[in-house]
Amino acid sequence: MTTSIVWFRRDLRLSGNPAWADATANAEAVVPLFVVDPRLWDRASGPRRALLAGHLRALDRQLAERSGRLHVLGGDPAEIVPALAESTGADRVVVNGDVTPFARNRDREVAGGIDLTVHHGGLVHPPGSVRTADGDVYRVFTPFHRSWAATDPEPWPDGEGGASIHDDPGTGVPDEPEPPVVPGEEGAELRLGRFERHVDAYSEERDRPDLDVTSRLSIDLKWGTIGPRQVKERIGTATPGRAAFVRQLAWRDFYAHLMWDAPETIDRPLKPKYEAVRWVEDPDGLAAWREGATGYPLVDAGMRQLRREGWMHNRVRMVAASFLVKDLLVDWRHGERHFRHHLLDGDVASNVGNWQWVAGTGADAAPYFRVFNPVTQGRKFDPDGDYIRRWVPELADVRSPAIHAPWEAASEELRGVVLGEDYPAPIVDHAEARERALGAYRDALD
DNA sequence: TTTTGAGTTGTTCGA
DNA sequence: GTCGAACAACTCAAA
Repeated sequence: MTTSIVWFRRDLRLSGNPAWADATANAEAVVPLFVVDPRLWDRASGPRRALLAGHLRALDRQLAERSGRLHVLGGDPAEIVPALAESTGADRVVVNGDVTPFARNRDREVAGGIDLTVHHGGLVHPPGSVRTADGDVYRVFTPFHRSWAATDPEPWPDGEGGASIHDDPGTGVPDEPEPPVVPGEEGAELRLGRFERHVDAYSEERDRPDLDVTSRLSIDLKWGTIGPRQVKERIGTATPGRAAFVRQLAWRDFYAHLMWDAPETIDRPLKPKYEAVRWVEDPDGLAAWREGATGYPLVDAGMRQLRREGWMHNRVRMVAASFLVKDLLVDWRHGERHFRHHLLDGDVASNVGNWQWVAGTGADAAPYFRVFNPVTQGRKFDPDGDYIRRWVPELADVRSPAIHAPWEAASEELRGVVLGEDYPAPIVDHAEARERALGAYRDALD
């Protein structure tokens, strides 16, 4: 009897999962496995753990409907996976790969002990497959996107074969509080269904954090409770809103391709000349940023939403990231780490790529002189101040536009809010901070 | 082979 | 109030 292990990592679904399809079609028996790796688990935020545990329980329930169970084992995969293969008589392990240096090292170690097949169900196109005419990795998004959209998806195993599924509950799913969002494929379907009501207006509304009309599918794509090909198929490109949304999926692939080709960019600027930027050591500024106490309401609203919800609207991510890097001149790696830790959708390749974009150090980066003005951004994209009001209740009675720059407001507009007591005074002057940042970047490039 | 045009997300300044 | 220019430098593809 042939037996395969399907080792789930961040592909916590059965449908549209090439590793699952491959194993169930080509072996007589399948052992579904998740390894709780302390190197990841011990560092994860509470909400991230709760979400992962919820996903695992959901996956286990799906497997139970097929008369099997998810084996959940804690420890080092390089020991656990070959040992489980030995004890179950499995001769093959099937997975979906990931592009981070950590994941690639881990998989290399495991592959030393057993036959490992790697699919790429977490991306539309496998990493490294979309290349320029010269065979180079794309460093500009638009040509990447053109090529990405024109490439036929590589065929991969689909559906579910008839293999029997091992029934051994192992050590069980870690006991965690209720997950912060509805977990599992069911949760992904719920979010996709909800988003389908907004997708046609996506081009017009996507930048409005006050409207809450984005998909939040980044969380599902991170954990693989839905795959990007499934999302792409469902949404299609029939309207400008749909095309704009599918284009966002290409960004995930773009940054994954980049990390695959240049893994060192996980903590090094893609453009080496930016190594010379002299970042500022500013523990107080960094702490104020993390806590949402910078005195800039849009930044603070976003940073508080991140801590409370494990999520932040994309427009606000850019503004908050720009504030740390440009206004405080703090090294982007500090911000990247904080986001990655708290975001339920925290994906290394996308997070690093986007932080490098903001910092101007990355591929197709924002020019360094493009500095977001947190007040202008607030007035433009949160016109009534509703988003700020939701997350910064101290300012709940302040009307727009005063709410976007309370330090400029007349005292009667502040409705009794005392700056520096009820809500922080701005920790930097944006105009001065902007000049300082431009100077620091110019110095680095000289 | 060389040249040329275009390229996610912005702001400020001066006319 | 609106508009265009300036703010760099490089990648990619088409001509």
